[in-house]
Amino acid sequence: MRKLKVMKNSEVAKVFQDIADLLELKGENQFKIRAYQKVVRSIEHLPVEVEQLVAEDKLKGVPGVGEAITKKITELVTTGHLDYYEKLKAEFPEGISTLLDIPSIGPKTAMLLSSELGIRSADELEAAIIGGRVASLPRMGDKITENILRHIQALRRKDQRIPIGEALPVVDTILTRLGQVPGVRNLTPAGSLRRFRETVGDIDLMGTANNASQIIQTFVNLTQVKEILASGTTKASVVVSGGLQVDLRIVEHDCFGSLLQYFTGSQQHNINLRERAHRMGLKLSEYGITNLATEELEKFATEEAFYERQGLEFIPPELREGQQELERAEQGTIPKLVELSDIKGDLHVHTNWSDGRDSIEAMALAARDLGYHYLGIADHSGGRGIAHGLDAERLKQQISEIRELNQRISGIHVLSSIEVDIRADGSLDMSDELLAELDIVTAAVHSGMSQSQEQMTKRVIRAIENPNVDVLAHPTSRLLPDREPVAVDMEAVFQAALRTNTMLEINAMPSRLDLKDIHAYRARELGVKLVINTDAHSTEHLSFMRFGIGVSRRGWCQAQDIINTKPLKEVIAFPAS
DNA sequence: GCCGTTTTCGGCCCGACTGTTTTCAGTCG
Repeated sequence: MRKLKVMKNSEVAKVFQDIADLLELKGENQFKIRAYQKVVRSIEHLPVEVEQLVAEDKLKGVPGVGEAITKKITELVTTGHLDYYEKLKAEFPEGISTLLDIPSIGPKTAMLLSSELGIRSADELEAAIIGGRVASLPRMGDKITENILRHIQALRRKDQRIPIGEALPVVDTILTRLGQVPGVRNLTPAGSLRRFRETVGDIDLMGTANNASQIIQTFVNLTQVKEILASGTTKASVVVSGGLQVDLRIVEHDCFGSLLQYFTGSQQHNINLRERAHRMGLKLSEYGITNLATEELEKFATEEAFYERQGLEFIPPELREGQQELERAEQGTIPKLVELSDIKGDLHVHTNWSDGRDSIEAMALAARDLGYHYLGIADHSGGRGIAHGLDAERLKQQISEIRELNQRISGIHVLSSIEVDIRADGSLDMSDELLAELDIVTAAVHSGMSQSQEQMTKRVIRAIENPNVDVLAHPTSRLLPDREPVAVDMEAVFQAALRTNTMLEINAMPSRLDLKDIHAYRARELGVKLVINTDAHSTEHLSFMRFGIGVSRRGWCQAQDIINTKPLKEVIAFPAS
C-alpha cells in the first residue's frame, strides 16, 4: 500500500494559522480566532508528528484541541485537504491575508484596503499610498500611511528574527557595560531571549535602579548604538549595529517580579496563567496581582514570589511556552533542569588535524580551564575532502599522540574520537577495526542531504546500528537560518537510538542547535540518552556549551538525561553492552 | 472553538500606545 505524502507539523500549523487570519478578516468571534491561534502554537511545540497522534487517536490530549479541531486536523492529515479551509479561502480575494504580515495593519485595515481599493499585496499597497488613493479612506491620515510605508520597506530589508547565537553576545556586552553604572540592580534579558528560543525578533532588557536616567543615558550612548528610537525616563529603544532593536526598561524594585514575568512571556503562557488566576478571583498584570473582591493590588519583587502567591512552583523561563508547565507547577513536579555547571566535558571538538584552528593540547588546556574533566577529540574522517579529514594512517598517529599527551598533562583526560562520515548508503568512512580502538565514535551526515526521507532514515539507522557508533551528531544537519533539516523520520531515529543504546547529540553550535528543543523533549521522553557537544573548531567555540544547555532545558532535560554531566568512568563505560 | 475547585453554558488576559477622534477604534506584545 502506498502511503500518502507525509504532512509536516509546520505545514499543518500553517493551514490553521491561515484559518485564524481569514477568520480575523471575516470579523469572526475573537475567541474563536484565539482558539485557532492557540492550536497553531500547540502544533509548533509538538514533539511528535501530528500524523502519529491522529493514528493513535491522541489528538485530544493536545492543549486547545477539542472536538471540532480534532476533526479538521484528522481530515487534513489523512486526505491532504480540508474542506472548511478551502471554502473559507474562497470567500476572500487571494493574497489579502498577506497584508496582515505588515505591522500596524490588522484585519480591519486589511479589509478596508481590499474592499475599497482592491489591494491584495504590500506592493499594491505601497503604490496606492504613493498615488494618494489611500488618503481618501476614513481614518487614514498622513501619519498612518507614512508608518505603513516605513513598515513595508523594513519588511523588504528582511529585518527578521536572528539566531540566538548572534543576539546573545550583543546582549552580554551591553549588560556588562550597564552593570558598571552605580546603583543598578537585577539587570537581565526578558522575552524570547530569556526563554532561549533559537531565534529572537528583538531584545528586551530589564533592571531596577534608583537613578534610572543615568542608566538610560549610558544605554543610548553605547558605542554599538546606531539609532535612538525613543529615550524617556524609564524606557529607551535603540537599534544597534546589525539592525537589531534593543529595548531597556528600568523599573521600581518592588514590582520587578511581576514585570519581569510579564515581559518574559510567552504570550500563551501569560494567557494561561491569567485565566487560571481569574478562576482564583485574582487579576494579574505587569504591576502585580489584584484581588478582584477587594480591588487591592499586591506587588512582587521577585518572580518566585509572584508564582508562589498563585500556588505555583517557580517555572524556569525555558518552560514557559503554554504547554503543560502550569499543571506541573501546580503539582510541584517541575523538574530540576540541567545547568551549565553540571557539564563535565565536551565530546565533539575539532583540532588543526582536520578543519579546526587549534592544536589538541590547546583545546585540552582550554577545556581544563573551563573545569572540564574530559575532552573528546573528534576530527573529521577522510571522506570529507574539504575538511582535511583523517585517513586511517593519520588517525592512528593521532591516537598515539593523544596517548602521549595524556601522560604529559594532568587535570583533564583527552579521549580519542572521530566524527566519522556516514556515506550515502549508511556505511561508515573508516574501518570497523580502527573505530573499535577509539574511546568514542561519533557519526554524522555531511553529504547527500537531498535524499528522500525513506533513504535518509535507512541510512542514518544503519549507522546507528553499527556497534562501534556511540553518538549520532547533529541528527538533522540543519543550519540556521538557511539550510533546512534533512528529510528523516525522527521518531524512527529515536527508536533506533533507544534500541541500540546510541546517544543523540544536541549540537550546541549556534548555527546548528540540532537536536532542537522539541526533538530533545521527545528523545528524553522515550529514554534516549543525550550528549551536549559544542563541535568547537577553536578554543573560543568551547563556550557554545551554553546554547546547548538552553536547548536541552527547553526539552525539559535534567542532568541525568545528559551523558556529559557524568564522570569520566561512566562516559567511557557507556554503552554498557 | 475550547473548557470546567462557580459552569456542559457562558465565559474567554490585560494594559499601552497611536492617531484620529470629541469618546474611541485598531493594533500590538
